[in-house]
Amino acid sequence: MGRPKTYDRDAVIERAMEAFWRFGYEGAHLSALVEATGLNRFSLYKEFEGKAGLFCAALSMFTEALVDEYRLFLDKEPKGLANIEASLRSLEYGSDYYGCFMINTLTQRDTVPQPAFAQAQATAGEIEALYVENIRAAQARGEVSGAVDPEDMGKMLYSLDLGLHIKGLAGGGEAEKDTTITVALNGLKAGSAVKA
Amino acid sequence: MGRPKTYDRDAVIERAMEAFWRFGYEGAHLSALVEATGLNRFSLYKEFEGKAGLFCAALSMFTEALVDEYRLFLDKEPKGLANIEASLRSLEYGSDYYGCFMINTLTQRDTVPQPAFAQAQATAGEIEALYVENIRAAQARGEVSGAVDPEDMGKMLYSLDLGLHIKGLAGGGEAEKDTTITVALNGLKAGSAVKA
DNA sequence: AAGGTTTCAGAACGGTGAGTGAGAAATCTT
DNA sequence: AAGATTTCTCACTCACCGTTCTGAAACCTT
Repeated sequence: MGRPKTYDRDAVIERAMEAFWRFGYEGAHLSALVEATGLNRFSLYKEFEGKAGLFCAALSMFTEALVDEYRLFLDKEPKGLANIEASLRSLEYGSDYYGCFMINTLTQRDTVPQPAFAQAQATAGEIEALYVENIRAAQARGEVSGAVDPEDMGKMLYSLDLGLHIKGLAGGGEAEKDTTITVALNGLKAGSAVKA
Repeated sequence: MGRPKTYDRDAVIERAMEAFWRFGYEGAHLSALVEATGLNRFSLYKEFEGKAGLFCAALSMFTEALVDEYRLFLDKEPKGLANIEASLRSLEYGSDYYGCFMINTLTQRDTVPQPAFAQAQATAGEIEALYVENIRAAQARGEVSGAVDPEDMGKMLYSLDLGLHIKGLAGGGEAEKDTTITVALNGLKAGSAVKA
């Protein structure tokens, strides 16, 4: 079987993810990746076929974890506005001092490997769909006005979610996030009240 | 006076801005900047003191234009919800196929020159303040519920604004933006109706 | 027209980028 | 224990990074 690997693939990807997350694709130099992962260049190429491959692996790990986290809240039965509120409130902006890795990837359209960009887009679509599902359920249960296309309302809320991540970078604190969410959801609930 | 410059400073900055916008700070290589601006390396260093200085100049030009554009809508009298709606609807996501330069800068916290990052933060704060002002006026005129802190509501709407820019990257089209804005503003108006 | 000054064009600089190669080290098989 | 196989270490390639330098060119002053 030959000499055994001295590294744990997932741990390597996780460290690489941190570096790419923080410095971006071009900004994360190979020397930094080697140091961060503890992986030698040879094995890095054998395992990931270079920097681009490592980035894709890192993004995949991130997006899978991200979707899982969203599903934790948004797949919960019964679906409805409470799920969305819980999901929004669970966001910890302190943990993305360097932004959200998915969003960062989207903003690096032409420097990041193309498959990675496509995956970031796909992930955003996936999460958005979870929002829409819950709005649809919320409408069915009369939590929000039925006058609005659930697709549109879900997209609006996901836009807000994305915006909150940027606001974190722009200097907004944790408290700000809470009031923002409250204001947004109160609007929706009020809209429903009017309708009813 | 010596040999006259063959370049227009503002035009150079604008071309550089496009390159930085699209490729990011690390991704915009000096050779690309030289080619894009048409400026020779010597003059580039004389005029901007290197890549970092050029980036800062580019971001300054961008943020000034950005704030001006927001002011065009949000400083209009009488202030109120209509200003915000007009401002939001004016956003052209087609024009930021590579995102918003300010937002992109925020997501490059550790690769971009520090003064540039600080300026991006400051600009976001400035625009947010414009939102808040208009919400305050809207409340005074009874357009939205007075029960909510205008600060909070303004911040919420600006978060939405930021989020729309990311959604543009994630694949959302122009039509999507319109419905998103409609949904969000209807929520606010409905909230006010309930209160009244 | 000559001298001074500034920009221009492009080569040169040290450093480092991503990617590769060659031999030593560590395990498995037999 | 010896051979086969795989990873590890680390020096190496080559191209290009941001930056600087050099001399020619273009303007002003006098």
